Amino acid sequence: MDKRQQLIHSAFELFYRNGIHAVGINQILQTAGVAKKTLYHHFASKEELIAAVVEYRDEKFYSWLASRLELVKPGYDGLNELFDAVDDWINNRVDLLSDFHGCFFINTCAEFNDPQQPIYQQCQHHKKKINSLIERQIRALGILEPATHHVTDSISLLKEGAIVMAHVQGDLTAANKAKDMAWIVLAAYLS
Amino acid sequence: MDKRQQLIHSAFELFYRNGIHAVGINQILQTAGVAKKTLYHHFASKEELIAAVVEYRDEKFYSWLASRLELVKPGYDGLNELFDAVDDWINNRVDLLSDFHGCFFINTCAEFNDPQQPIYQQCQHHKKKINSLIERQIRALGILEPATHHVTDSISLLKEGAIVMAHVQGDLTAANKAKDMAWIVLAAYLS
DNA sequence: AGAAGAATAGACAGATCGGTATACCTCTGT
DNA sequence: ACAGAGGTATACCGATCTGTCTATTCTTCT
Repeated sequence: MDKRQQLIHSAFELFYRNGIHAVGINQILQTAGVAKKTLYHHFASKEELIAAVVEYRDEKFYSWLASRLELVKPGYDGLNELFDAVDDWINNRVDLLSDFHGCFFINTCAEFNDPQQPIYQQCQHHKKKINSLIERQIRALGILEPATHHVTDSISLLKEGAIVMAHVQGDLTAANKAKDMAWIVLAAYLS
Repeated sequence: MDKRQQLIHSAFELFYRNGIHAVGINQILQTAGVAKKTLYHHFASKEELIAAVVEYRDEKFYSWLASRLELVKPGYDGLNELFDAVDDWINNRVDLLSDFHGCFFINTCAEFNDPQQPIYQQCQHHKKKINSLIERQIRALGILEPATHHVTDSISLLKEGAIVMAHVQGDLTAANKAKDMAWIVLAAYLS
């Protein structure tokens, strides 16, 4: 078991549940069962650890969603799978992603509330990657090319809305509502 | 000028821009131009100040939105106004609300990531109040009663999605996209 | 006039923060 | 066999955190 990975994993769990600024380094060390010297052997600063944690979550979440979408045909099936996946996540049916506490990237942007900051930009980059997964589904539907980006953003908006509704307002059916709306909206574009 | 209000105002501006945990009391005192003793005369702790700041923003935001909705007829006009208001907010055309840095309540839930916490519940309560404004519009549309709550949640989801898209992904047209989707979805319920 | 309340500046306490330093241990590769 | 990398535990540093305390001034009410 790699100590570096252990630190990232423990840090993520604590950050995700309590927020980044509310978690101190000593707490991470205690949880991970790792000495302070070891942390600073792998990372130059807390900031670097945070960056590594964001990257870790990016890879984990993206590869999870991508692999789920690969199980079905792009387009109709893919979009259903997208919202089903979010529904599973919200309702804690995905062990891999830890207990649902909202979107880690939205949460992190809320704490590092400045688009100039590298960590904020990492979060934006993650969202762009997720958007590209959605865009692939939209293209497969045969939507007119000039509308592709607009429709992709609209589906992304529904997905983000579902996550926030589930997190802040506790609506565990939000992903289903978003899915229903997605098909109503898409029908208008496909007619 | 009331010192208590001055503290709340300065604290809000700092919290909204930098996150709550990232802002120290001394920073608030310096910005507000107030002595430490005065702060602890009005508030028992930082926690109490935070609660007062959330309440302050709740009142300010709610009354702003409510008053905008009162200018138009409930129903069709009201829903258009809702998304126009969010669009104005996102694009910094509302001086009253300070520079857009996402939804303060979503951001705060991200930092106090536990539904048991009073501050988290204050944020949930704010969202319920906003939902009631939306529900009034939905009822005026003449939607079948059993669907009212479901449709209200759906519109709320679109609104939250727009805010997050604007904040995290920098899509300043998100509110317009949400408005378009709202009418497509509502048309399906009204037919 | 004089008491009370609200404000000031700033020293101070105790805890915790991120980060460094010291001294020692345990593997592993050549 | 032994050098070096990676690890442990822990003391320590200076800074900063929330919150308390002292001593003094300003304002306001009766």
